[in-house]
Amino acid sequence: MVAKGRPRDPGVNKRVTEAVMVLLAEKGYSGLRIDDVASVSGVAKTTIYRRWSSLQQLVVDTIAANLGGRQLAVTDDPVADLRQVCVMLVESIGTESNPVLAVALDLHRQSDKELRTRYREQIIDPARHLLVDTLSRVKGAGRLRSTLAPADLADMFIGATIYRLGILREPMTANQVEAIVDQITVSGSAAS
Amino acid sequence: MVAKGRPRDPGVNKRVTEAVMVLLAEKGYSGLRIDDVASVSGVAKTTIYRRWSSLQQLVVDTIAANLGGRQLAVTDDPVADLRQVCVMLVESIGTESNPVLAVALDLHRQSDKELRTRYREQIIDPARHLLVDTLSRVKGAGRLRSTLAPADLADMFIGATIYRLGILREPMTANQVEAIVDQITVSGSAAS
Amino acid sequence: MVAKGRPRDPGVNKRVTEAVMVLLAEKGYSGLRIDDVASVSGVAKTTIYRRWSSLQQLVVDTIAANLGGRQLAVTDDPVADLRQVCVMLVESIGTESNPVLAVALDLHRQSDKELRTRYREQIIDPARHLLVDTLSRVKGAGRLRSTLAPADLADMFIGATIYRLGILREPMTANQVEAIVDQITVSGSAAS
Amino acid sequence: MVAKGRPRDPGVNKRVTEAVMVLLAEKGYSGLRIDDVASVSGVAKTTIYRRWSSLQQLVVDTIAANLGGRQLAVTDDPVADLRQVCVMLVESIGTESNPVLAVALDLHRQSDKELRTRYREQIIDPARHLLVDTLSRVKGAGRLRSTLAPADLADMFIGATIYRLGILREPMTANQVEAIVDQITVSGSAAS
DNA sequence: TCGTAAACGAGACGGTACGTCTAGTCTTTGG
DNA sequence: CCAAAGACTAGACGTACCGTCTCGTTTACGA
Repeated sequence: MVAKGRPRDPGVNKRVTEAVMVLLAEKGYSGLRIDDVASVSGVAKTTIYRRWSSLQQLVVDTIAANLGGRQLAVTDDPVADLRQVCVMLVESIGTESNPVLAVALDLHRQSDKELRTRYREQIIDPARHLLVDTLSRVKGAGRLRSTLAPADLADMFIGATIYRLGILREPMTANQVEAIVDQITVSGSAAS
Repeated sequence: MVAKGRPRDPGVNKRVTEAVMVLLAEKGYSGLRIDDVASVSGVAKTTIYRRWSSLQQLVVDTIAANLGGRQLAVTDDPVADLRQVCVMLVESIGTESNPVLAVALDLHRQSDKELRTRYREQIIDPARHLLVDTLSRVKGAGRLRSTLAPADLADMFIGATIYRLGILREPMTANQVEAIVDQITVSGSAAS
Repeated sequence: MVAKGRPRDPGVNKRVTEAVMVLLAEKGYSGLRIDDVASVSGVAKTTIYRRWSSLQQLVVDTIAANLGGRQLAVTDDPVADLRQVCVMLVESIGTESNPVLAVALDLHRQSDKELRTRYREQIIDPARHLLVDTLSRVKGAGRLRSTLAPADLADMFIGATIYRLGILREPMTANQVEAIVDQITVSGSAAS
Repeated sequence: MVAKGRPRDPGVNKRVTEAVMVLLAEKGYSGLRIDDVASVSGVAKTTIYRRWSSLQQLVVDTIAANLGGRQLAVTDDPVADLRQVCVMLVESIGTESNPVLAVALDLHRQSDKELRTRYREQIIDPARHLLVDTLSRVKGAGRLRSTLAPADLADMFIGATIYRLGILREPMTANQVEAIVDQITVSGSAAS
């Protein structure tokens, strides 16, 4: 089947998501208004709603599109990798203007299950799986001290970070990350 | 100094907070409407706004007032106490109709710093301190395996719970709680 | 220039003004509520406020739109015409349910100058000019006894009517109107 | 029977009415707020409402109390007296900050008949009767040209003034007053 | 080249809730 | 019983923002 009618302007998505990023940085997630998105992007509200079913969908997509290369180089030392992954996670959550956390927390209100699923699949799971995988590799190398499942460990780390930054509004220091990683893993390459 | 003018009707606070509790149970936090609170409580909206500067303030106060006896009996066995505290925390966060989490997550949007402070002092900190204290007692008894600070451990546990229940929307099973406690503590009374 | 965007629903003005007329007849001007207008007309309050900046603006427009054919047939006898105009004016002011007077008096409170101008141009002046013109024709026919300017005479007549009906709340009888007209004009056709 | 309890503070009435006058001058009738009256006068709202049943009652009383010596010296020349009375009436209505007219117009909205009666008896009628009496004296002196009843003439004059100043918002010039008096009366002392 | 079909821009519209304002009443303490 | 102070009721107001709708206009493709 051939596409009929005027094709979608490929520039629209770009202009809109860029406007969203700008506005998120400027006014934060709770200050984001669909009319502002429309006027800043120069794209009509109708057009926006043709592509995204709600403001939240738009934000989720925008964030997902701007996450980009979370993949890290895998080295020989899984513990070092773990350290790196943890630092990166804290950073990606911690930026004040970073809307990832705000959106995550806000979505809780939402009854729209599909939207939550989408958010989880596109934004949460990639990061979570990265951590779980890394932990598994640590375990595979016999350097995981904890007997807890990698998934549980991952949730504890991510959860602690979210709690600290999002709810307590206190920083997650490099020292703390270090201590946690040390706690979880066996230092050196001492396996037995 | 003597109080002048008509004293505030002490029944108002009670009627209003009760109405809030009822409505939260019925329709949840996102379905809470100030006009409903007014009509259900029989208190004029003006009066409500005289005492609480916003709907959120009201909810925070209501929840704080209804938390009540979170204190648990302290036994000889700090590890057993810890277990109990953890279970209770998971329950208090996990109840579907429980608005504590919803409010916590929603407050993130709010720029009102005073409100967040209030929420933290009245609702978050009591629970958090309870866990920190219990962990400290475990440590004092020489039964803490982890070398992490009790506060960090507490944040990890609470954070994991919030993350699981609030964001991943997956249950925090009794087994998982058990495993975490086991991981953190030295089993038995193998202290000396 | 081409009209852009969704055109204003022409039915809205009609539905709203009709609702206003109904409500004015039912509850009078002081009982008119914007929410009632919205619900009776089936037009959203927001939409009403998009077209009229206040309830009063709406009422002024509504009345102006419903004044309709105040023009009377012009006969050969200007004195007879004058008599007819005077009777009509008294009636149009005097009807109990007629909001013209109520609005006129209420507008006095209003500091909104533009609104008063509008009221005057759309509602007051047409009636006033009709009377002034008729008096001028009487004068032109040499049948005006009074040496006062037609405009002053008109103001005296209209003012007396408003004062009687609106402030004294006493009727303006046909006899009184008759007497006034007789006083002002030269009876018979004793012109030449 | 002896008066029981605390006697009414005689200063209250004075302080309140003075505050009303000040506020009327400052913000006009439509800007008059009962709470402002209370705070400016230093008299509690409760006390005000014990003495006046409504804000409007208070204003009516205040105005009545501040009208003062409208009585004019009666001379030998009734036409000169009439002239003087007319000028005075125009002035008393015309002052921009003068609330007499504003109140009169506002009372129209009010369904409270007793209040309207009071306003009429205390404020309107004195002025009206003064004009009617003066016109009667002119008539008694055989110098009334018009055959209209003095009451009707009075209403026309007062009505015209109100209409001009209150609704048309145009001045009533000395020339116009002069012309009207000339029209009504026989100049000189030519009686026959 | 012309018709068709969908995308797009612009703005009107419906609806829901919010927080505010203000008149008049009620409830205390104190004189 | 009066006065002061201020809490309280009741009802309306105008605003904000979302997501939908209704046009006129534009852009591609196919007949």
